Amino acid sequence: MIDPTSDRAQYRQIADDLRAAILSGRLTHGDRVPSEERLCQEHGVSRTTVRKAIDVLKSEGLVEVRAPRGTFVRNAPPTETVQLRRGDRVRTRMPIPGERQELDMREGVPLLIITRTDGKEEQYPGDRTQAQQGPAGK
Amino acid sequence: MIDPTSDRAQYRQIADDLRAAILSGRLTHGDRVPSEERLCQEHGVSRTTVRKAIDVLKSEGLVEVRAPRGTFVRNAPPTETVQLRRGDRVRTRMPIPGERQELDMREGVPLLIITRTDGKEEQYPGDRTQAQQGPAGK
DNA sequence: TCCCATTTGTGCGTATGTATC
DNA sequence: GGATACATACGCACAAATGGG
Repeated sequence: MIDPTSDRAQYRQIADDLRAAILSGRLTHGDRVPSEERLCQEHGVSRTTVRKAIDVLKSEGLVEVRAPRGTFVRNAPPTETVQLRRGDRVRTRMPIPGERQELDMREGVPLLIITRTDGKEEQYPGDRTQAQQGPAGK
Repeated sequence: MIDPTSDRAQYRQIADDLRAAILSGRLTHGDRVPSEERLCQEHGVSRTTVRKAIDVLKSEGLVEVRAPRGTFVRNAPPTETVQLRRGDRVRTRMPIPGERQELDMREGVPLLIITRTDGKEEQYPGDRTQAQQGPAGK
């Protein structure tokens, strides 16, 4: 139950609840989050408040909203591995909309950026990709 | 000027404008973005709409809101470099609020996560940190 | 094809709180 | 204390897409 008198904003409390459900495994990858209308009733708040809570989870990459189907849990580790070579640099930042579309990324997913020693840059979706310096040996 | 009849939502158009100003260098790191009230007047929209636009830029890590001082441009490359060793893996994801606070990160900034070959994980703020496999030679 | 219910997207207005200057 | 500016939260309305009958 959320507490309207708490210092913590109601939408943050709702986000906390849902996040805990996801991280604990009570809600898993692909599960549907209750509809906004449903969450309004459950928590006794306005739709504005519920939507802010969902926004929080979106920006954390924990849910994907597929309008008007619903909101679904997104929680899976990277599956692809990109090889690093000596001197390559790796950094991260959020994509701008153009980059998001280009790489078919959802909201709340950061870019993994590799700068090769020749200066060329490669960008990967952070939810599907990890980088690794060739496993000992090579 | 934004177009209310466009397919692109007004708040997205406003976000596009501000983003373009930032990426072009017309607004640079530390600059103050016009106040919400000001943006309402400039674009002839409600505060709700302006705030959604700012939310977009926040989630892209392009601005930092310091209430109630104003909204400021945040646009600087990583300054710290963490050394990678053979076999280390690098990935990224958005932090949850606890992690954000722990590492003193702003909204819209992803985590840079390094998994060492012994399984230990290290987390760094993505806006200040890059990883590099020892520059050729080592 | 069409209608309808559901669900999310966008946008308006309003009100109040709180921190900064 | 007052002015400014962002934060939170309410309500309402309509649009658009989806899925089912």
